[in-house]
Amino acid sequence: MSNVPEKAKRARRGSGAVTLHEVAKLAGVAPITASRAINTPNLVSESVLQKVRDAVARTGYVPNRLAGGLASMRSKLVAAVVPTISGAVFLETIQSLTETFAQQGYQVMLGQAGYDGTREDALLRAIVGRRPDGIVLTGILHTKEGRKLLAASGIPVVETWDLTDRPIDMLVGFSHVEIGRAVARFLHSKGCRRFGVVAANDARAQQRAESFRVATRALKLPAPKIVVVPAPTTLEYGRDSLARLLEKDSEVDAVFCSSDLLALGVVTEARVRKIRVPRDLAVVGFGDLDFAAHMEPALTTVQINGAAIGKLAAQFIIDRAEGRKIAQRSIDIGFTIIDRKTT
Amino acid sequence: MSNVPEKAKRARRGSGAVTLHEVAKLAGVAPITASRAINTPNLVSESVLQKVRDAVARTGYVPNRLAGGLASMRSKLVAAVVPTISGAVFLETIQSLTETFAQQGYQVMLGQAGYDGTREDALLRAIVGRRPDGIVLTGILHTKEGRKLLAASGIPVVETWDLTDRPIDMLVGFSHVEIGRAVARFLHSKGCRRFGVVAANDARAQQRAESFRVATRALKLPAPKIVVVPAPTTLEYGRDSLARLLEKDSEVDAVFCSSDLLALGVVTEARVRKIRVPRDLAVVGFGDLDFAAHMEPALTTVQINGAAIGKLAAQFIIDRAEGRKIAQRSIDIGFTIIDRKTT
DNA sequence: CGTCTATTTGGTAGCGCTACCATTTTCCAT
DNA sequence: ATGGAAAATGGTAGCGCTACCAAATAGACG
Repeated sequence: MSNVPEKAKRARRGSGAVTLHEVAKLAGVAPITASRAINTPNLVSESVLQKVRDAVARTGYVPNRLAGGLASMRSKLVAAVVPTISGAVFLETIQSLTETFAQQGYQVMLGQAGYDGTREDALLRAIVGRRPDGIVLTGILHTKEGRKLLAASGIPVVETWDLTDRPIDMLVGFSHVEIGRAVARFLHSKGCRRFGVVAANDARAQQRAESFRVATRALKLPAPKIVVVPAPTTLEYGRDSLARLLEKDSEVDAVFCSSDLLALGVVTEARVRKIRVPRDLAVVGFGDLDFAAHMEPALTTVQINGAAIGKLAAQFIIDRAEGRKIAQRSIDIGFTIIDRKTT
Repeated sequence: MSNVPEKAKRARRGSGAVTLHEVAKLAGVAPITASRAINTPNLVSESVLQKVRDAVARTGYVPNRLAGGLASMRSKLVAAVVPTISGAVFLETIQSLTETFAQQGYQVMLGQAGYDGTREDALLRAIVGRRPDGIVLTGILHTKEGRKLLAASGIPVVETWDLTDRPIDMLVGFSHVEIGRAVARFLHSKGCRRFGVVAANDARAQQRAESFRVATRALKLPAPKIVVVPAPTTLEYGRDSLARLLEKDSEVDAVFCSSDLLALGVVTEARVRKIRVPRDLAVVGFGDLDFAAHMEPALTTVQINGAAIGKLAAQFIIDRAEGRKIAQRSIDIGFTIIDRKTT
């Protein structure tokens, strides 16, 4: 008897997880029909829908989105990049970003680039390799290399928390220069004349500080004393900074801090030193984090609508993914100085 | 002349991105060799390595990890689930988790489940669908449904921030019951007798509060007054809570708060009310966030090594992914009461 | 110089899913 | 009935990569 050598069944790879094929077989339909029942149920008859849903429930099928993404070119994954999540300012943005995306079935992948940018390129490569449907950059200074990578990838990108003339793609931000100027004028209007600045050494905080300095000159005031601290900021840095500021100028009468946490530190240190806030020293923060309004005294600060940034950024990317036209690819959401009790 | 109908080239789908094939062609090697040059360079000759590296650089090739993951069954993606990133306690864990994974080439996908657990199942399905190499659950109460889903998926799971008798898979946590008891004894040893508790309505905070209550009874003290606030906690809730606590018992002499932020609020409110801390009122926080040591007065609190949790959890998953044996699948990292100036 | 082993390279066949097209069925209007 | 459009279903061929095996080449040794 001639023995036709059957092609030996090679050891299957497979993950062992339930696949669409098995669901389809159980439901008695073709795989592609099962796929439709799951992804575009209104293209499928009621009876098939029932059968497939039933089969899904019985098998505990969870679609493999790696495979789906590969086939459809849409991963339903979005990457968000922050310097670090420890810097509480971005949390609100991330939060609303995540929520807005989740509602549309997108998952957010969070990357931390660090403030120094050394990990940035590696992170971006890892992200681009996952072929996300969009990338949200939050308060990031990009290297040339990184910009090129993103531009070449063709993935929709939204930059946030800053304004620039030539965004990579889309933009939701506000002007740090405007803020520096506005705070200087605000403090001047309150009668303060000898300014101090406590700023983290990240690019945007430095931009606000510099603009603040320029504005004081325009107001014919002495140059502000500036103390720079590492990012991310802490309460401790705030306390130290007031000490250092007082060494430079013991009669400083107003301090502009690059974060609310620094401001809390400054206020705390002032209290310990029996410096009355605001009578002897006015303090302005940045971020309007949730504790700002409830500190004692309540903190005057620059409010940024972080949630709005997240929502708009998400909307940009979703619109692009759904193939909708973007009318305006750059949004300035502005800021508000909230005048509380420390000024 | 007979015209053999050539199979019409159907419209290609493709993303337009550079593929491994193109890199291989440019380098003059087979695709699989190019793959090896990139992923396992020590299996490839120096000359081939050079050529492929060159081709990668010239084309700007970024490997498609969806495809790679599908083929290799290893996505190099890890999911982390937190109730919400606004609750600052988990940040340190997430941070160290992300870093540890990043060093090994893994990317972290962050999911927010919310404190109420309604989104939890949907989130878990979205996560499992991406076939991550591991899932880290941080401070999460899982539904039965969710547990089943995770168990069935076969994906390594690490639960953190809590101890349980029957973990889904692996565990890195500490005992909330122990903490409640330890804090009660600690305050007792400081001479405090009339206790108050301010606890967020999340399961673990409630556990600490309950255990605290039980411990006071064992110490023959009056039952503590308990105020419950919504999670995540804020400074504002802390201030309100002290007010509510004083209504219940104007002579309360110690408060155990379920977060440092609440404690800061309590301390702030006490100051406003001219209640001296610690003389009139002792305050204990939880978390030892970075501001705790630098508040005025410095906060006595329960320190949890969040970074260690993240690192160990990551190590668990990496070990599992690399096929190493896990000696011990459950780790209690303990806690420390840091005795500062509020007690 | 041939044999044997180690190293390097290549071919094939999927991973699990969906785009695209083709076919079948349903349901009207005529 | 009957043609024709719409709705529902199916088949095929990849998406871009890697596991697995096979083949070729280089090195080792008597």
